Amino acid sequence: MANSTNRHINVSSVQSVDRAVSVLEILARHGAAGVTEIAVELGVHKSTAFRLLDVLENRGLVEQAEERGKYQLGLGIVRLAGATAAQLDIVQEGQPVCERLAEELGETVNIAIADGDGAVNVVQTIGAAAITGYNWVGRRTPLHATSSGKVLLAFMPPDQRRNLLPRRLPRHTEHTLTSAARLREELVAVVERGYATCEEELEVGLNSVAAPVRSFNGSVIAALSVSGPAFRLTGERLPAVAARTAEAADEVSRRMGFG
Amino acid sequence: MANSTNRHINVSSVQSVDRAVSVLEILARHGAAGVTEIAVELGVHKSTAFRLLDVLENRGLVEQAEERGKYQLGLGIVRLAGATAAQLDIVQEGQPVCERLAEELGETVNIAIADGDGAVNVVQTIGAAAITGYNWVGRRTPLHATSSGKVLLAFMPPDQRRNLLPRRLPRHTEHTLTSAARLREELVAVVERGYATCEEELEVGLNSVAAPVRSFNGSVIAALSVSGPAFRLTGERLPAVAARTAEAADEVSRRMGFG
DNA sequence: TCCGCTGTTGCTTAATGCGAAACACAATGC
DNA sequence: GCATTGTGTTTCGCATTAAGCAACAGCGGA
Repeated sequence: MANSTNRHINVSSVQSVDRAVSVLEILARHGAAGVTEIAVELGVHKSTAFRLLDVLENRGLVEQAEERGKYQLGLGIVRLAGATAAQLDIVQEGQPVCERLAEELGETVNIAIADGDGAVNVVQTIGAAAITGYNWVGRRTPLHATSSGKVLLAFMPPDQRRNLLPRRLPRHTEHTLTSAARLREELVAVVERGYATCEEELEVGLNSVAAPVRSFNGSVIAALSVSGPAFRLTGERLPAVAARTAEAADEVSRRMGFG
Repeated sequence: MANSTNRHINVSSVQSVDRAVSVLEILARHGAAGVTEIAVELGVHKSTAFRLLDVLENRGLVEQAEERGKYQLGLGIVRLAGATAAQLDIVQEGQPVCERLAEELGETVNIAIADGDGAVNVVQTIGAAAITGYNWVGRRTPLHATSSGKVLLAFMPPDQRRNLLPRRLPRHTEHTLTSAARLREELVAVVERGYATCEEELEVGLNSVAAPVRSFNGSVIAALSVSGPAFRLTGERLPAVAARTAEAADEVSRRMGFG
């Protein structure tokens, strides 16, 4: 090793590459930086930093900014990320988390995404305690009468939400919120709390809780929900279950690159 | 050099890093790959490929897939891209292209993005021939009565578009398309041709052409438009101008990571 | 059980990538 | 005007480093 200071136990074998990645991270943090600046931060010689930047530039991961001698992250990174995002599927990332939660709670866990004026379940795992094994995957549910839907509505851009909510909302049970104004009030609370609940508003005897799943850019892309029979998933149990639901949703968000 | 075959003139100095980038690109192409597969494609020994993957994995740029022994691009890439995207501003990338086009055509060139039920101009350069130096930047324009707006509508997800188009559209001049049905027909043509036109539909005596700007993932994120007085930017000149407009828009798209 | 296939890990060697110093080019100060 | 100090860039010789080999370890299927 060149200099004495071997910071944190260096497990990685290929130092060159390791440093190159550091260069990328430095650029990500600083936005743009010069050779010398990077060399100092890496603790290596200018020439070393330069060579690294040179390779990264030739490969398009880094490019020179307007100002001569300033480097910044390049399009190559974006292109790579495009390929990553494709396989960074909510289904793939969410499935294992849902399974764990379903096992822990014994209830059914779903992940739903917004699709026009409805929500579509794209992941479902059925907990051990679930009586009926009804398959909700692919099923469209109304946004105003489900906990997932409320989450999606609550974190939606206002413009978009406005277009999705007619003044009177279709009734499904006698608990369904049918007034847009009334629903809007609840959505404010949903953002506040970080989760939504639904008590027999879609089907009699069916309760649920949902929390938002975020993408790497912070936008809410899905809702993770736990649902079960009202007699077991009682109103008073909901807050406690909501906490676990939110944790799971955060875990999926992390896997999607958020935070 | 290890083996005799030094493929293409290797300018890059740090081979390790160069190969590491190749690994990333291979993973981007294949989606997921094993050590051996990558080693073969790189033309190096298994152990070499493994060590490269090891570093990249430790730094989060690569992660192991479900199936043991399969590697894929990781969240680190997405995080880096997030930092890139921040500075990958449409304004920054679009400005120089617009300036060139404005100089070439002598007309005013704008880039607009969708914002709810309107379009907002975020870049503007005024051509030499432009009489009036009116500033449109930040100004909101109706989607149905501008060429930019038509482009944005035309390439928008159908659900979203439906919510933005009431049956009757506000009239601005006697050429304004006020029927949603009629507009929809035109939008089909816009997608077909790859550009939209607008002849005195917003203001009398003002014509324009617009083409879509795409982001790295292919989605249309903005519209680049050329506008000028009807007596100079005549209806018959529009197709020719449209071609140049589309080229410029493509150039911006490329800068945003598309293609 | 064996074989073939993975990915993983020491070890040895020389190729590689490193650091020092020299160079080129700009911008600043005197 | 020139010198000075700051960039980024290039060259070159030395020894660190990373490649290749080969043996090991898991796994799955024949």
